[in-house]
Amino acid sequence: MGDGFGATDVRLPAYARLRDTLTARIAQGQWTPDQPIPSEARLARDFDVSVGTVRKAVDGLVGEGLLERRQGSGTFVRAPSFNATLFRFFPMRESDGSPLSIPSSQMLLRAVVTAPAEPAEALGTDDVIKIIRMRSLSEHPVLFEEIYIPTSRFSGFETLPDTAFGPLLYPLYFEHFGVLVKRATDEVSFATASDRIAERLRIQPNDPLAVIRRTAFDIEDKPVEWRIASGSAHGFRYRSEIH
Amino acid sequence: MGDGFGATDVRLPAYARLRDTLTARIAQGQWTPDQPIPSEARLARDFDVSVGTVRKAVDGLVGEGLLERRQGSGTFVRAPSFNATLFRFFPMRESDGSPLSIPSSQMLLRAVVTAPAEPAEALGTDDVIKIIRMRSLSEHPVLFEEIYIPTSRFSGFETLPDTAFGPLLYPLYFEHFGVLVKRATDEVSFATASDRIAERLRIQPNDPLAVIRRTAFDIEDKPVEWRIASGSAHGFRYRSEIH
DNA sequence: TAGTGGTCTAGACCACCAC
DNA sequence: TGGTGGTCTAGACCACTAC
Repeated sequence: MGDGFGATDVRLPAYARLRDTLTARIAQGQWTPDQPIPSEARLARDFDVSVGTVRKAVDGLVGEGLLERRQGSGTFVRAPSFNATLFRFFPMRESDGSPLSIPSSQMLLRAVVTAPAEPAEALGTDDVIKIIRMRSLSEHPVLFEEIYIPTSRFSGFETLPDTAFGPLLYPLYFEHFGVLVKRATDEVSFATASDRIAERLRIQPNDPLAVIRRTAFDIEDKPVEWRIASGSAHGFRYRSEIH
Repeated sequence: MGDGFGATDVRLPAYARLRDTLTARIAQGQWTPDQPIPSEARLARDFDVSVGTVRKAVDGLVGEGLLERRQGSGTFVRAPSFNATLFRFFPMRESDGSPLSIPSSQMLLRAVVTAPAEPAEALGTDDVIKIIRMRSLSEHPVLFEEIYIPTSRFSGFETLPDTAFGPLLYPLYFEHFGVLVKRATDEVSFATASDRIAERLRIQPNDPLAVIRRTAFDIEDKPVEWRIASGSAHGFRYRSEIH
């Protein structure tokens, strides 16, 4: 104790402990994206390490996308950048080439339930909140989503006022529950539409369906959300980068 | 000139120039994965920079996956790690749970052609070699592939002896043409099988088809391959990581 | 034990940005 | 102009690996 790092593993190198400490502060919302975090020289003094060590810690967080350097201005917390990832699934323009309007979300259900097998396994608990959403582009329904989040991390989610919800959930997870989604794994597969989903998507039963299962993880790599999204296979397209 | 860096932009920082020089040597196959590259201290002497600068250059290449550090042993060129990425598309086990045998490839065509619109646009040229392959698991055909590579990078590919080909193309690209695939973008969509493809895949015409379009890039981020792969949508599953 | 990468320091000067 | 990050140096000591 008394080393300024807080509850980090003393066996770790100084830069790793500082990185974890900074991560915790970012996750707690201690710094906001519009203000620079303390300068490297300041952090070096505060934590009693050299500037080089601060740089190495900050480098790691910049690499993870949590921080952003602006030469001459300072280092800033990056606003969660998951904004554009959900509608990667579908064409961004109409068939006539005109750009689509902004996607919208309609929440159909929020309830505390016992999770089915798949989300329970992914999340490591069956004590969850279930969310059902319809997502639309230009008034046209394109995605039907079932989302499961652990009550342990999202206590009170089901009673949030409707006005708290925008089109995206991840910013809300962060602002209301301090849960920062850092990475996710997607699995794309093929199925045919059930009567219930066909009706929601305004397609025919047994029409071809694209299905995306996603597990999302927080900055500590703990699973915080499992979702399954279905949309018509026609016009569906999923982009991904391989390194 | 005379600074030991070769033809790198003198306006770049020293670590970036060193990184580019090392990249070129790796791409030329000057170092092999079984031998360590020169030590950091040695590189610092050779290029007349400090060890810290060498570390920053090497850090970048380790981050890109081109190099690998082994404490106490040295820093090594990483063997291209695309080996496992191609058959991510399909289940790795039979429906009874038993693991599948090793995937195999059958080359059906190699020819110099004028590229169709899609590959021509992706590659920036219509002067290409076309390859058609069938890929199978346990004697069962699962993927039909059309591949286009620019003749400018793969001169003589169409006349390579059949014995030069293993199940994977990327190692061959590297060994015979010095082309190292570093990243790729995939696009997954769904379609229905044409008569020709249905016959190859032993499914019915108009059966649902999963289609993956891939553009692969080398270490200098130039497109070096475009391919379109089709397989039955049933049992198809595509995994991807989002960061 | 010698050599390697891993960590860390305490400076230096430069380029950029806001005031 | 002052403060920020960007680059770079020349060391130090430690942990690990191979011989």
